[in-house]
Amino acid sequence: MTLRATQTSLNPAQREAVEHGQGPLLVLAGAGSGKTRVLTARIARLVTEHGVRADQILAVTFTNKAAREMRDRVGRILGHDPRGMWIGTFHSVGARLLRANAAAAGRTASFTIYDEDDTLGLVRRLMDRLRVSTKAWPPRLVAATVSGARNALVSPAEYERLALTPLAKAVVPLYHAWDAAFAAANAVSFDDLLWLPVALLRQHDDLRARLRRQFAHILVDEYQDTNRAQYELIRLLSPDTRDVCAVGDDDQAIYGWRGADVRNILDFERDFPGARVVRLEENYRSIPQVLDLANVVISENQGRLGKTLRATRPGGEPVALVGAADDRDEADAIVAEIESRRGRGDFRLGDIAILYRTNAQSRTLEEAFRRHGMPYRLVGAVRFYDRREIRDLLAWLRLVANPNDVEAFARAVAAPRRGVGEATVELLASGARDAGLAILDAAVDDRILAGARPGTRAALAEFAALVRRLQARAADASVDALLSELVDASGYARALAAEPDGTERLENVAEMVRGAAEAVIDEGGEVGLRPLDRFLQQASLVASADELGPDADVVTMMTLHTAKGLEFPFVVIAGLEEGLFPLSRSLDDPERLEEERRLFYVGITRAERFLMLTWARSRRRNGEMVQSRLSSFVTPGAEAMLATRLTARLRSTPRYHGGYGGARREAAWGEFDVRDDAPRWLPDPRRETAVEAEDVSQDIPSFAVGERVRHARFGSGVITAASGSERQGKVTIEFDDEAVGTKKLMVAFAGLERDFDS
DNA sequence: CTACTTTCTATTTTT
DNA sequence: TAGAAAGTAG
Repeated sequence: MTLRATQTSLNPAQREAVEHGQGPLLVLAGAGSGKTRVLTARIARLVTEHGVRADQILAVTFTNKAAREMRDRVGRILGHDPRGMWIGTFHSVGARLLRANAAAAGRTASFTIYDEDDTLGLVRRLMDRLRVSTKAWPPRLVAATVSGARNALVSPAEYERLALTPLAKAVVPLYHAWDAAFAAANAVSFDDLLWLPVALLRQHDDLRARLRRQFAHILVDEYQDTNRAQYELIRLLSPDTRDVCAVGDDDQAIYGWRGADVRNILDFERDFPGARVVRLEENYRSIPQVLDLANVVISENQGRLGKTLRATRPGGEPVALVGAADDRDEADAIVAEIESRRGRGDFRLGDIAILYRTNAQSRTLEEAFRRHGMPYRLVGAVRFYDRREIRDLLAWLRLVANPNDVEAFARAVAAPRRGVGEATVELLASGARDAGLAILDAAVDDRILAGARPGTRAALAEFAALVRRLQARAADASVDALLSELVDASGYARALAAEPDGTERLENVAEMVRGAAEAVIDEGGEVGLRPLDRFLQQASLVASADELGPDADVVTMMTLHTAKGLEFPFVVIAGLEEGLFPLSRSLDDPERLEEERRLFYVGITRAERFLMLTWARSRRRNGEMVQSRLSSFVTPGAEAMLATRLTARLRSTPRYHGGYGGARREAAWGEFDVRDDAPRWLPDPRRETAVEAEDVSQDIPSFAVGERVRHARFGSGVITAASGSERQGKVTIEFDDEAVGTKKLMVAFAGLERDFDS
């Protein structure tokens, strides 16, 4: 990071924010305007000039990385570690509140945190038990629906009242059974780390009053990305003095799809009357060429608080826009650019980041980097904790910590395989539920095991005995010792070693043991917890951005979302194609399109000295070549600011001899009207499939809205909507069978027939 | 019950 | 295309 003038002095707006006395304060901080500096300076000032105790300060962020950075910087200003200060993510703060008040939430302090997969497993079991068809309603969809309700603070009872769609109606009984199922497993979902503390604070006046008194000063980072539950948590905790400092940027709100509500920041002044609003518009990060583009791009959005970034850096190079023939060509062009600039000594590899909309794009880039022998690191694609072997061992540890954890049991008992499968787990889970036992106890309960085969019983007995033994060790042993023992005693290491790529996996296991040894040292300020509980919590709440270690000198690749809050001297944003960025699914919804545009804005403003945008004329997507046009985000106004060029391969494509502009002027194609009053969305990018030459279109009938069709599995129904081109079209069908409901299908694959009978 | 094969379907972002 | 789910054989 470069040393800036702001490191030594504050500009007037920053000073105003830092020195603002008690009472609500909203800091609208444009990208690169020094908001972290303001936050940390304000915290330090509370301590040094107002004599505030560390534990009276609560500072909330979204990522562990941001929290860590805040803690470090506050510590640096104070000259010592801010011990006792509550600096953490929303979820870790929620977890901490919940652990301290677990009994009130029907849990023990050792409750486990279910990730998406675990939650999905629980949903499947619940659907199975309540006879809700997983065919008609994919568990993923059900889980996402409940998650949405939780984040919006909608209770099961309220949800039932609001349930109108067939999906919502199917979800109602599941949502009603939700909390009991989680409580029985002594587990909480991710969303519940916010929902349950909110519920506790609402119900228990004494607890709320106590915490309000304790947290005399609250600071919230990235306020624009808070959802209802997070907002409510802050509101419930805010002290009577209303000393809440929210920092955010409505132009960088990019988590609406996860329930974040920009209105939280837009309405701050209403929620906290008398709030002072400070705007930080001076940008210390980027050259004017980059900021000009950012301003032009974001000005397309409606409904902003309105802010213009002002450059403080001297001018540099114009932003580059490179058109390529296909994704491989694009990757090669990026590598070539990096090579030439590094050769000139402009940048080190560690200065460079490549950002993209979807994780899938990283593959082509990786291949190109490997081909050219250029080192890189991927952030967030496959998280360490997502690896199979790591998840297996975490399941073991979780079961040791929490014998009620059904999902952990199911996973651990099958790692390594010991002849206990899904059917047996199901037997134990329901038996445990009926008898009010922990699933680990059910595994050795004669009544529950009545129907099980002797071999299964023996395997279960051995398994349960081992877990119990580890449980006894967990009271005093360190997590790494516990891990080593279980890897050995369970036979997991032996089983892994026998696998094809076992060596690498064993290496990961070793790394996990090392990590556990270090994690134990790292105390998060929580008292009364076993090292094991602390380790598990830490492992459950890591996010991809957290993996960003100190810079090795390699190129960094990540999604635009994970890049939020970061900065790099040289940034490449790849895949600027209509349908990819913005993603085609946001094209027919103005709000989502604006969110995509904000994401672009976030990406642009990551760049310090050089920004390069790239797009590819055709790209492999999900196994087929897709033809694309330049993204509509590059408006003519924006384009005028760019230094545009084409790769040699694109130039040599006959169709594009007309030069760069040819790409834009290409006719819109593939549009087909569903019906006359249908909204006119932008045309989908045309797809060229390998079979195109053989004119497959004859075999794919086209359908119109209102037509009746028949599907082999789902039966008959009516088409209620259609989209996309003929060959790649999708239709929404409302099936007659209530249990099937409404589905969106690809015409080409669905094998639909016209239904003449009815 | 597991391991293998076939089929399907989803292709966005993640605390 | 790939990854998961469902189906099948042993």
